[in-house]
Amino acid sequence: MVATPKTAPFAPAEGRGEATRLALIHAALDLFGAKGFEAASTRSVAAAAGANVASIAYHFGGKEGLRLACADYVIATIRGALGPALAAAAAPLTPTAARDLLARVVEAIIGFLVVRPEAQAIARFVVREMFEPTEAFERLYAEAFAPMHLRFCAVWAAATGAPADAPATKLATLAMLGQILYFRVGRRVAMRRLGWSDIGPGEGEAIRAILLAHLDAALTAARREAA
Amino acid sequence: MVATPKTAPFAPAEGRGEATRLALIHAALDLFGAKGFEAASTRSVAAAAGANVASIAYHFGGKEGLRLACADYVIATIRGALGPALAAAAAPLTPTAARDLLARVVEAIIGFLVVRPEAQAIARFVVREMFEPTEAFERLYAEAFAPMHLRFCAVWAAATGAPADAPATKLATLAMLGQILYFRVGRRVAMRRLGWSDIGPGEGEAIRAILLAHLDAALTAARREAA
DNA sequence: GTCTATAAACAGATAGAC
DNA sequence: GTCTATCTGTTTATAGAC
Repeated sequence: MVATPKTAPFAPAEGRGEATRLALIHAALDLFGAKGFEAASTRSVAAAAGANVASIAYHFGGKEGLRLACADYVIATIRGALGPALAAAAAPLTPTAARDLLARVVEAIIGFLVVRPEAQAIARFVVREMFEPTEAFERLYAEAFAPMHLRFCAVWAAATGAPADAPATKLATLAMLGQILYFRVGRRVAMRRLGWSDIGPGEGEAIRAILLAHLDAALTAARREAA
Repeated sequence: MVATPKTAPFAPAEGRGEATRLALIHAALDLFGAKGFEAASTRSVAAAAGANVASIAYHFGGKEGLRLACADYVIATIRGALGPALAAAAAPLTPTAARDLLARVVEAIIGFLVVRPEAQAIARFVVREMFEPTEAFERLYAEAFAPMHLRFCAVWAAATGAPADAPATKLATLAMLGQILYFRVGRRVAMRRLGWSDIGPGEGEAIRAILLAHLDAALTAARREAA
């Protein structure tokens, strides 16, 4: 008979170890984002995950390995949230269909990044990695930001008639993304100025309405420019 | 005869002490922004400023005092850079004059925040304070962000005919600011996607052109909405 | 796989010489 | 006003019991 006496009795094949691993990543994403990578101690991460300090060295080789695991988790999450909406970008599009698709992509980004509370930890982690670039940022750029923005530009080009790799196209799309991102990164200022205590579905709808109007206005301007 | 034997012979009345104080603030703004407040050691700040570790306790009472001094410095810098352009917002404006003034304010923000290299340290410090809000953020909001945005909204209202304190006005102006801020906060991604190695006057001009076009497009949309 | 105990380095604050 | 030296607590990493 083959038994597994060294693992807990109720743990499935990849059960307890994997659960600890995930709990550590979630806790790390939250604490690295909130306090900064170096300021968040491995002890506080382990405590928040309900695990032991030594488990970080065991699962990730050390604190730096945990940071990379967080980056991979972020990449997978972003792809999961935005991949479906951007998948349609591969096929050729009519200007009208491209415009509709852009609106759906913007809505998907707002729905994920601005409204969902879990996105806070991700956004803070990403911004911090941008300020102090490490290998984690390289992965984020190569596997998430660059391919996503490339496809966003392709759809923008189909909607406006401008070339997808023209500087003006890249700048316009980045500016559009900046409008959305602000409501996550600068959320504290925005909420105070608006008298909001939280950004729920209702507030998300108000943001969505403004940003879709701005998208439409920017597209019209870009279309006129490209003609 | 009154001599000052305890100070260096070449130091003017408020000379050396004040110079050390300023050097510490500059170094702290840079290091707090780059590595995070808690990750940047007082030793590294003192070394970067060419001063001694103990000088931080002497001038600011401790590390936390240095953080507040940084916040005050940032407030003064922002007011110095944007105050002149926003001063004209106090007087009543025709729609056309308001539109011109908004363009000038946007240009002033780009000129300061996006193009000037010193703005990097300020932006990183501010974003970090937003993530982990402390007394420093309270000061930044109350003395810089809130009054500046209030005036920006007033000009926006004059340009579009919408009420200055309407949620739509606040959201539209915040989104517009987000577009600009992205080219500082997300600069690393933007530069790579554009193949830029730096954002100098030429690149600043390209950003300016896109953002002014988006401002114009958003204003037209808001004007139509308010009518 | 999880835990305790410990090692070696480093943090911020401060006392006191100059 | 600046500096050296030191105190006290905390950090990450790791060795080894279970």
